[in-house]
Amino acid sequence: MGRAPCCDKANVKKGPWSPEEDAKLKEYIEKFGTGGNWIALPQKAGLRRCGKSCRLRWLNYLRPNIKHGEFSDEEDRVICSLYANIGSRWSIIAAQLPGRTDNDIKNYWNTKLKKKLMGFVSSSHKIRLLNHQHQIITNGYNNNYCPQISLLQASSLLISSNYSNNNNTSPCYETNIPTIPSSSTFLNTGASASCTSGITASTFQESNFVGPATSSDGSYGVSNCGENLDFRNYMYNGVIGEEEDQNNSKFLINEGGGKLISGSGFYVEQQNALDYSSLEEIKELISTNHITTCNNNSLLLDEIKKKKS
DNA sequence: AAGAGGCCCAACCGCATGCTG
DNA sequence: CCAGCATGCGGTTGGGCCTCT
Repeated sequence: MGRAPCCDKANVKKGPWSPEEDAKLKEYIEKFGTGGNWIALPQKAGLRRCGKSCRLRWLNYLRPNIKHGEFSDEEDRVICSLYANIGSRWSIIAAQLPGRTDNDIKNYWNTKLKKKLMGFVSSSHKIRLLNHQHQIITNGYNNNYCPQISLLQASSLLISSNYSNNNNTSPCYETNIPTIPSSSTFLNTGASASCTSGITASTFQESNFVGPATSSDGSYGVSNCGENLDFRNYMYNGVIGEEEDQNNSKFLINEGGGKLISGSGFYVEQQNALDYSSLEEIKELISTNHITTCNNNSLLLDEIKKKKS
C-alpha cells in the first residue's frame, strides 16, 4: 500500500507565492497560530496550498525575525566549523544562527561557501609554500594578501588553533597545550629563527612574545599577546602576508607597520603538501587535523555529539 | 541589443522520524 | 507492538535574473 498523499495534489496551487497568499498565511498564523496542524491550516486560512508548502513558506520566509542578505564572517565561521564537525545537518546549523533558516544556509553553502572553500584549497599553495613541519604563524597586517586565509582559519581547516591560554579567562582555551617541537620554525621571525627547545605554546601565550625575534630594527618578528585576547577576532583579523622591513629582510608573516591587531599566533601542524580537489578530501583533511573551536562552539559541538550518540 | 550560459534561491519531493490511538 | 499519519529534514529542481560574449 502506498503512502497517502498529504493533500489533494490536483487541487492545490504550486509555484511561487503571491503577495496575497503571503498576507493570508501571515494573518492567519498571527491570529490563530498553526494549531499544530499544518495539513488543516491552508483550508482554514483560505489557501489553495499544500500544508507542507505553507509550513515551508512560513518558516523560510514569513515568520518574524528572518534574516535575509549577506552572511557575516562570523556566520561563515560557524557554518564551516559545524559543517566540518557534523556535516550537512542544516537544521542544527541553522539553530545556531538566529534568523537564518536551514534552507538559506543550505543554499548559501551550496552556492557560495563551498566554492569559497574550494577556491581556497586550490590556492592553498600559499600555505604549502610554508611547508615546514611545524610553524608558528602570527597575524596582524590586513586582509589584502590572502583573504581566503581568514575563511580557512574560520573553518579550522588546516590550521588547528591548538593552543591559547591554559586558563578559562580566554574565550578559547585548551587544557592540553602541546609543546612546540624544538624543530619548529617561526615564520614571523624571518629567516629561519628556531624555537628554543622546550618552550610551550602556553609560554608564548602568556609572555607577550612569540618566537625569537631577530629583526634588526626590532619592530618585526615579535608578536604581543593582547590582554583579554579574543581568539575569534584574532582569527578573523589574522592574515598571512609577506612584507619586507627597512633592511629588505622578508617576513612571511608580519604585523604591518607595527600595527598589531591583536597578537599571538597559530600553531600550524602541517603534514604534507597535498592537493585537495574534492569536498570529501576537505572533510577528510578536517577530520585528520586537530579541530579546536572557541568555547561556545566546543560546548555546542559536545551537545550535538551527545545527541548524535 | 540579444542570445547563451551560469548562478541563485524559493519551492518541491520523498524519505525518515516521531507521535498517537 | 503496530499502523497510519503529520511533521521535519535534506536533496534536488526550475525559473528568474545576471553576466558575458
